[in-house]
Amino acid sequence: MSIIADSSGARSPGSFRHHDKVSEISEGLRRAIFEHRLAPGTKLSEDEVGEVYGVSRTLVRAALQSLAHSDLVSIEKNRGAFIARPSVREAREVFEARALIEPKVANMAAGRITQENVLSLRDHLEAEHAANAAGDKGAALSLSGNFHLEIADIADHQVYSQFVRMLVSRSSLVIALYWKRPDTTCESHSHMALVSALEQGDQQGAEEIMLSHIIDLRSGLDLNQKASSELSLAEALQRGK
Amino acid sequence: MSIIADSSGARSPGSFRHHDKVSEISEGLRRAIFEHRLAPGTKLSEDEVGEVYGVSRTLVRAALQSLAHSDLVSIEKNRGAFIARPSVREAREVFEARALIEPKVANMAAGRITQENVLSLRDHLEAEHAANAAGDKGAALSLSGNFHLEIADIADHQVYSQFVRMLVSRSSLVIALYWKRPDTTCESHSHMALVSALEQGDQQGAEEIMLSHIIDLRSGLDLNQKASSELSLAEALQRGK
DNA sequence: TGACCAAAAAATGTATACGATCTGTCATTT
DNA sequence: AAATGACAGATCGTATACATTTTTTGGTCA
Repeated sequence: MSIIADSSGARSPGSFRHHDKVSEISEGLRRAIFEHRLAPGTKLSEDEVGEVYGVSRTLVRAALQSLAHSDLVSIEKNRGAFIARPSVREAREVFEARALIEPKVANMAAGRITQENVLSLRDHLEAEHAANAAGDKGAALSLSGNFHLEIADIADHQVYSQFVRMLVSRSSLVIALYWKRPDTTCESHSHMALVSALEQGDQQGAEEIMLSHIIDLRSGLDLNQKASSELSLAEALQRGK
Repeated sequence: MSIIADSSGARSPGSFRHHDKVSEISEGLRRAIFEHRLAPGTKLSEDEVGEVYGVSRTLVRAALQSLAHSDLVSIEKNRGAFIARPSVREAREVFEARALIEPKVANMAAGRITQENVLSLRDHLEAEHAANAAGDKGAALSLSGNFHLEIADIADHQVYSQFVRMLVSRSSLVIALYWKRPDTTCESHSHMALVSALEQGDQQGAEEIMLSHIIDLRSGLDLNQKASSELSLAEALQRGK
């Protein structure tokens, strides 16, 4: 399962060092989910994951429980852990919550953004553009999500930051399941507009752009499927060992 | 430490059965925190907790990690788990988030509340009143928090419900640390007004009442303390073994 | 008496062992 | 041939054992 273990050589210099093994595992899995290298419903065997990271089941279990708490994986008693498969209803709820919280966060971010932050965001946009140009879907998705997290960090509000982190993570799963046009990349047009508003300190504008961006994202989903179970079955068969 | 193990005989009939030992532990601890039987900063030794619940450290550890993820306890590497001690900043953030989310939740709840729900809420109010009258501070606090959770459940929105649960839990710690007048009970006046608005399906009204209630709650806190560390020391000495 | 260092005690970090539960297969029965 | 039941393999749930780190203790020296 080399899908899970990311090469992890391509990090920004001086990047975060994981002194903690279990967060190393959970972050690795989280990244894999972000980049759609792990599909919803995939089974995460404790032994298997443990072998990949060279640790015992104890630590893997802790990491899985952590992810379960963010609803990224679901743990079924005596059956094991699986990448979560958000229901249509949960998908709706996630985007509804994002539409409430993230505009507020963007507003706050516009109020305290620094020039350094702007540069960082512009770098981010450039990376997004490059990933899209290169057709690297996984990287593009991951960057797109991280863009929202970066704004939350700029807002400098730990609680909102935590919420946004949870919502963006789950959105990644929702997109994997319900995105309408598999080829279409999430256009980063509104991201650019957002950075402009932020840079000018236009709180109201940033808030509005973020709201319409979230609504836009949501409109790219097909949440009218009747039986998620049908898809579930098909998916399950497709990926059956 | 009989403080932790609640008698748990006084549950409503047909109440929730914990098939899961670790959630039994974490819920027990959570309740103890809710009712201020466990003060912020208290150390939660794995052995000690395990002995109380008659399980090994493995399960205790899982429960503590679960609570840590909700920021109810903080785990320090190689030092152990402690009941969290929210900073002034976090206290502000928690109530800011509540002021954003809970009014929205109240609005939704007003839109789909049933007669059964209303009766349940009224029961709740009565219990609150009784606890206040009896001077049972712990029960009153716990009930007051659960009132908000019950409204979130009525709104029937899992994501918001989860957020409210986290915020209310943390609020309990914030109140333990920063409440201005230790004797004053959180008056349940606004709770009554809230139930009335909900019952009438007055979404706008419920939303507004909830917002002012949250603001009111926040105004009962003293968040101007300079050094939380000073209080920390005092508290530590007071409770020092 | 007070500060400092060493050794012991206690608590946590991690791995492993064993029992319980689930899943799938295969033989047996109708 | 289909269905049922039992057995085997795999996986998870929990406890325990050992390693590592922290904290305390106790004694020595200034």
